[in-house]
Amino acid sequence: MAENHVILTTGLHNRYWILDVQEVHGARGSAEKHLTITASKTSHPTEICILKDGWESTPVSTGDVVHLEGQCVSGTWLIDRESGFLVLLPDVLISGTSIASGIRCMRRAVLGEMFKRFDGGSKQMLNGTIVHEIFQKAAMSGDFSMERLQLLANQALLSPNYLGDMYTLKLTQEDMKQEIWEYLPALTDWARDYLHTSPQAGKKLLTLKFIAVTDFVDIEENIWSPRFGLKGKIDVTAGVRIHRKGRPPLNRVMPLELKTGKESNSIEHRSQVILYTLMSLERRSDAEAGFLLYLKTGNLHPIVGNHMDRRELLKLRNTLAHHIGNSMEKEGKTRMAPLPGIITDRQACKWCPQIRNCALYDRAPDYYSSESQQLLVQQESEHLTEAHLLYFSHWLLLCALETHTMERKGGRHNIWLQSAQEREKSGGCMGNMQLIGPVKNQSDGVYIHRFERRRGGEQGVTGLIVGDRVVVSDQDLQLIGVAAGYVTDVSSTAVSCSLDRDLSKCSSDVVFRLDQDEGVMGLSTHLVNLSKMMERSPPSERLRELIVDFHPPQFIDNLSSVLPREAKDTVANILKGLNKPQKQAMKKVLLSKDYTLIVGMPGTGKTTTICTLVRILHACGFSVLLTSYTHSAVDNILLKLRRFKVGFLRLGRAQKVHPDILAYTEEKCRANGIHTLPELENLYNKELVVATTCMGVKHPIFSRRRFDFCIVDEASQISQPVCLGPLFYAQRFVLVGDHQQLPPIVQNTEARLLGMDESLFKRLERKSEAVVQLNVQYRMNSKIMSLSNTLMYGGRLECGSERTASAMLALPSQGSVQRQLELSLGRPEDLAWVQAALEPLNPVCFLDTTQAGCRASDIGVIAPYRQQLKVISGLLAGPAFSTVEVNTVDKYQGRDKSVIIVSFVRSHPEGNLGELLKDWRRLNVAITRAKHKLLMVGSAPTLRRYAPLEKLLNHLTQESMISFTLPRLLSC
DNA sequence: ACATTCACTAATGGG
Repeated sequence: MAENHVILTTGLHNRYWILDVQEVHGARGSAEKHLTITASKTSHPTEICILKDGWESTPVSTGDVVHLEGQCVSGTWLIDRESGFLVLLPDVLISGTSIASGIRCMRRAVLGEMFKRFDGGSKQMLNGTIVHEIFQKAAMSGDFSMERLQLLANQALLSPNYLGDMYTLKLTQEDMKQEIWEYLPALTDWARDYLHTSPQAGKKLLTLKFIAVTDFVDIEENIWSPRFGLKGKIDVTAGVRIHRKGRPPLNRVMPLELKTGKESNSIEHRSQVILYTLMSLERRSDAEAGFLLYLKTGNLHPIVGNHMDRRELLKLRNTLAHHIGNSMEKEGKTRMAPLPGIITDRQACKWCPQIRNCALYDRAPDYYSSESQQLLVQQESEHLTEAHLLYFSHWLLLCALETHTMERKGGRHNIWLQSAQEREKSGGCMGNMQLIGPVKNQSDGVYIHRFERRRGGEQGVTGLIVGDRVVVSDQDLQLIGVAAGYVTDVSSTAVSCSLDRDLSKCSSDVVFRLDQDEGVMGLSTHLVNLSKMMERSPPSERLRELIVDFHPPQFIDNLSSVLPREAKDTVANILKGLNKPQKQAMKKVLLSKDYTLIVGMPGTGKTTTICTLVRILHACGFSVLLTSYTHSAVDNILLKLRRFKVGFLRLGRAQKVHPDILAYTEEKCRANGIHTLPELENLYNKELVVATTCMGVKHPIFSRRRFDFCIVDEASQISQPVCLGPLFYAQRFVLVGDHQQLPPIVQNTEARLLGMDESLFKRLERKSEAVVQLNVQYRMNSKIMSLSNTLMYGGRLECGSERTASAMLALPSQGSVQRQLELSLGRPEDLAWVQAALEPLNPVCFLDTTQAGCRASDIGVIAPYRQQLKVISGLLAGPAFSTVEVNTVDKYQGRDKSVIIVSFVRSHPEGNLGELLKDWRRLNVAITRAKHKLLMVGSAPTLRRYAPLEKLLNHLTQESMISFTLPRLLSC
């Protein structure tokens, strides 16, 4: 029986489940594979699929999902030399370039899918990208005149993206201009020879046919093909007229692939075109052929892909899909599956961008070694010890496990495997949409569209919110992934979004669906960081010593050598506002040669401390890279920092940045006039302080700039490989966090058990000499603080002042409420929150405090589960409670309120225990958010089954903080 | 047994 997440179907987009694989010998001893397959979850009825003539080598096994092309005659599919295709794991879409790279080295292609490299490329690559753009823009306007091309080239040379690339490659705009200029004549020549709308014109090709391009159907057409398991962007989709001797001319729509490099006409280039003809089948009838256009010479090569070419390329794709889709194997203990072997072609390895990963994989303990003696590959890992390799392989496995779970939950395949209606139920989709009104061309390649729900059909709420990345498709699977972009406005019946292409050409009766794009990034940043850590370079070597080998962090003895004389007074002044542990933290950081860990217990002023630290470092003339995992955490610090005279540059998408910080973003600064490379360099070097998220380290600035210090806030919540990202670019680092609060979220249970939720902060905490604790807090009164002290901090947490310790909730009209309650309830012992006790979800308990004079905005409601929050929010729908914030524990981390009401939800003394409440750290966060009053609601017998809550309840009982003998409600 | 943030991407060419 197929597992739940597997979706099976028949028809054009069929999906079969492999029940059995038999290797048999057919006629004349030739090998065959006979598959027993089914398109039904119940495994009935079954069909047979015979693989022969080379197809039998497809790495297919029981439990795989396949797509079949061809014919099924009385329950039997035949995939042989002449007909039929088998597409293994068809929902793993593989790009045309990936498959082409697999022709020479399959191992490289597999590694390329795992480790997206970011090395900034080369001058030739940048040139290629820019010349492509010039061609494409000229095509869109139908104008290939020299003036037009020069104008487009000049525009491109000023474009922000390319300027960033030039910065990385240390090129000048003049260098680039020269490079590009050389291509322009070939472009005009090509257009003169081939681009004709008149019936007679065209150019004779080697094949003795006249060819003319009559129109440009699409540019950068994006195709996701779940039929063939392919994806790709087609440079140019052209309407072509082929003149034939003695016969009427033939009109076809064909892919045109542009190349700016050598006119190699290589198998890789030709394969790319053949794959594009296959993908095009998702959109239109078979083109059968396409073109390679070499822009260096202007020569056009027709590429015809026959069944054999397509067959061989799809077999290559299947092998690739097999390795990507089965990255791990499980025999008792899970480990990484073997990769394709190492090739013997030294020349190919010499230039391979994956050679380090190739070598790491080969030597990783517990992985399969290729047993190849390839010297070039061996050299790549010589500098690493067993411990380093173990660290790498361990984390690679953890990431693979987690990726597996993430993909199973919400991959892009839901767009074509689930109907819009089904998808809407789980959120993140809006179907039954119609394109309304004109499409506005907002800027270069950004088009504003408005979609409205069609009459009839499902209405209701949408899972989309402003800022979400979305993919646009049609509901009939003709235009899967036709455009992508961001939601700019949303209501229950309409969505506006900025898309990467203009859809106004689509027929007006197309029914669209918008799917939230969870992204295919997976954990690629994690893997790239892990790989970089193994690099043969000084910064990587140093991080390996500190993080993998646990070399003791070093400190200097005396502040005087780091503090510049002229900064002393300023620093002393800044220090004045701090308490003792905070001052110690500052000193420790200044004395550190490697790293410092600042443990910020709840309410101890982490943000203030970081802000002060930055001010001090800035005053000393040190450069600082300020990061955290989330945009909001980064901006929190910046909002404080901007009040002092500390300048900074904020990197990151403006859409995600706090409005008050926008003025400091690169985007804003650039809009104020940056057109030349020197101007950009100046922007990048101007400020001592640069702030971004940990994931933002792909930015060009990091290809060249280095920092004296890197500060990572929320470090205890950041996954280890992500946290590594910014550390490569700084001399020393400071991690700020509290491992007694929430750890990084890991979905895969096995990965979590193997330690994936250990942050770098937690790992390094064992080096106690690097740790400084902020234990003086200004948030909770002493009673509330005592809970957490008992539970997690062993009494180390202290109140910062008598005012904090004794602060109580002020309720101006408490007396009158009390009297009312006495009248209505009669029994004096049932006062105040009795109603709430009987019905935990009843909002009356909030009503009490509101009427008693507490502002709604001072009240926060916390529950561990989203569903619970929806219920509570629903009950609090009235205007009086609109400012009561209802949120999850996770979302409340780092924040506080005067009154906090925690709902523990669960009430089932024998039911299954959820994972969430078992976490000590999540409970610790929940009970340390309140300043003056903490109300907890839950069923004690149920909760006692969770170890952390049992300890909490014991403490509460001891301190007489429980209000009922058969308690439903706990209070302090 | 359900908690969440980040992310523009597939292709750019060189032996």
